[in-house]
Amino acid sequence: MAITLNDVAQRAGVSRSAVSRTFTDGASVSKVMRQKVEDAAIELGYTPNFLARSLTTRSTKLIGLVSDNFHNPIFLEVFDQFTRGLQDRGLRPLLVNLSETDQASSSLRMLQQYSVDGVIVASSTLSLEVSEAFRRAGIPVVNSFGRFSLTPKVDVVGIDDEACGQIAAETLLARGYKRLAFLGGPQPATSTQSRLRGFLAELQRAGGSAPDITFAEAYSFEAGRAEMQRLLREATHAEAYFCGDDVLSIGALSAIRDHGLRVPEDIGLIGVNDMQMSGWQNINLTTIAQPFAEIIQTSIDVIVDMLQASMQPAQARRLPCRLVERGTLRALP
Amino acid sequence: MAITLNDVAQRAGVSRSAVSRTFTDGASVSKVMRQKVEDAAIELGYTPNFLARSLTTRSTKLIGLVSDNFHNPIFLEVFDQFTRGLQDRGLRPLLVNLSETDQASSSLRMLQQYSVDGVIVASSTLSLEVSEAFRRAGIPVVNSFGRFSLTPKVDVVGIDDEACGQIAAETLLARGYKRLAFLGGPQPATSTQSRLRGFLAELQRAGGSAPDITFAEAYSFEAGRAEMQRLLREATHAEAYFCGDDVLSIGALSAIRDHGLRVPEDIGLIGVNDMQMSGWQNINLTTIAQPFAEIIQTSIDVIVDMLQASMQPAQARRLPCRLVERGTLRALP
DNA sequence: TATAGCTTTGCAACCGGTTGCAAAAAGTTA
DNA sequence: TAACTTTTTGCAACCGGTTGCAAAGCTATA
Repeated sequence: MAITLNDVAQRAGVSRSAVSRTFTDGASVSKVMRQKVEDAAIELGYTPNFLARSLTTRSTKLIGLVSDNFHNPIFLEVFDQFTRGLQDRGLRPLLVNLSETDQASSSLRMLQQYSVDGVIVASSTLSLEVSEAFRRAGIPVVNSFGRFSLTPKVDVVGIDDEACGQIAAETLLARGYKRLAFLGGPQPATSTQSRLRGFLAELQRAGGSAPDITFAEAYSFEAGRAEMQRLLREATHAEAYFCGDDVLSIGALSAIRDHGLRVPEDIGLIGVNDMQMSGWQNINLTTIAQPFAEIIQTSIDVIVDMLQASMQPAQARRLPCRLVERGTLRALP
Repeated sequence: MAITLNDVAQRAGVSRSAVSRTFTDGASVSKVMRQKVEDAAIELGYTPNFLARSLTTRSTKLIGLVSDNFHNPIFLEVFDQFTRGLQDRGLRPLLVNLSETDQASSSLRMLQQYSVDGVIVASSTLSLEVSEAFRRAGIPVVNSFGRFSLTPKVDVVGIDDEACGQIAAETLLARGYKRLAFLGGPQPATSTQSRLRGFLAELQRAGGSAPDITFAEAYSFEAGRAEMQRLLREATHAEAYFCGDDVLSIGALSAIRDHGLRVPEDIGLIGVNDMQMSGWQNINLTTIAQPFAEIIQTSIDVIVDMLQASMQPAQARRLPCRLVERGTLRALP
């Protein structure tokens, strides 16, 4: 049975309040009192019960970390950074796996039952509705990797998907590629649509010709490979592809090589994300990096601010992407 | 402000106990009473506070999920399965990232403060001391992916590393490879040592010649690549390598190809883990699969059992590995 | 030394629940 | 209908803490 406040109070011969105050910073305790209590606490091996405390303080330091993205390897890095960032601020991530579709609403209830102080929804594919439900319930929430909006209903931190598409177009055009194509992620995903929009806008602005447009079934190796195989079976393929993300690109890359074509000599490829693997020498993918660290850091900052202040109007933040040059596009002329 | 038991009791015109009983299964409540309470609860949107409840029931359903492995892509699959498995049993994973070395002891305190019901230490590299500390503190703990021992101090669920080395040796010998080598993970890791032992034992038994033995710096692509590059610069390389794990193998693979050699024609390669990526067609690694799903399922079963029963003697469980044939070893003669 | 002002301390109520116990209500049996 | 069971209900104490309030203890000032 665990040691409680009472045990310590008794041992030290002081009141329960005194013990409580010793472990609450900012409370008024004299030197000698603190000494007595700390001695007794150490002697008994006492640690305050955070959950009992939360009952009156109304703060559990628990943050729901909700995601549905347990297959894209970049998310391991994402979890790594989130957990560290939260830990550094004394917050604790309660992990929720929303891969199975039905659990979206029950997860709200569950996180309410655990009185989480806030929720981070880390996903670019999860419906906005999920985040909104938390906000409606009065729980501070931020949607990391969510889509930008001028009139957001919840706080969002993500990249500028249109700018991302624009960078891709600029990059390909600058390297003299003429016949371009867009190989997007799942068509319904809003990120895909925004990237496409930015891509098309820049092509038009620069006077490039209209690209071929297709979509893979998912953000996965197999989907990228399958879609590229399909494309290669067609009469003529494009000169360069802007792919929805890195995993997709790597799938496409494998299809191209299997088909006996060379990258970047025969076909150019540019992805999005800059996951660790993209830098491996046997892949060496040219890609547009998402500022993961900044997105995560900002998300945590936003949540922490919300914990202190009362609810503010939602805000959407866009962080800039940047080109990472590797070996799947030919060099600048 | 959230709705409490009191609000519901008042609204329904019944006692607090009545409300509590309606939401506690196994408690005695009449049909009409239950109806009244449930109506009021729904009307007000009440959800019981799990943490307040835990104060008297002494069960939080919180499970500490402790790991230091946030870089090896297989661990995303591991987290996926753990979170789902725990969720399915009504348990909640409190994620702890132990990558930074200093936090090992403070994490025990923290998980105590949150009164977790149990802890899963998911790591093959974390010191046994970490798990033992939990057990000493009276917290049910299981070390997933830990090393087998005949006299374990904590419950362990993992693979049979020696058998794994044995399978590797059998597989290579059966395919007629003569000059074999062991390219292990970090030398101090106990898993590496056990696999090596099993590998050597089987070679000896079968009358094979002694292999070259080297170790990579880490279980990472770069480390595998660097070590293989070093080996290839030497006068003669081996005919086939048993690598510490798949990431390492993929690194080695890239070094071999860059060196102008072909796999499996010039050099054979076999890994351990069977991570998703190993099945990608551009990698297509022959490897020894760890039974992830079973290890995770068993770990959860073990923890769940421990929650019910009082503390039992620790037990170490070994689950069998199996060969997954792909394209980095030549075919059987 | 008396008085005012500040700090420290303990009491008791409270946070949102659960639960043993005894009284009340309902159901059985004769 | 009375006596006896069984079920349902509310009371009050408790889980492990926090905190407003007033009394007690100090220190400083006149």
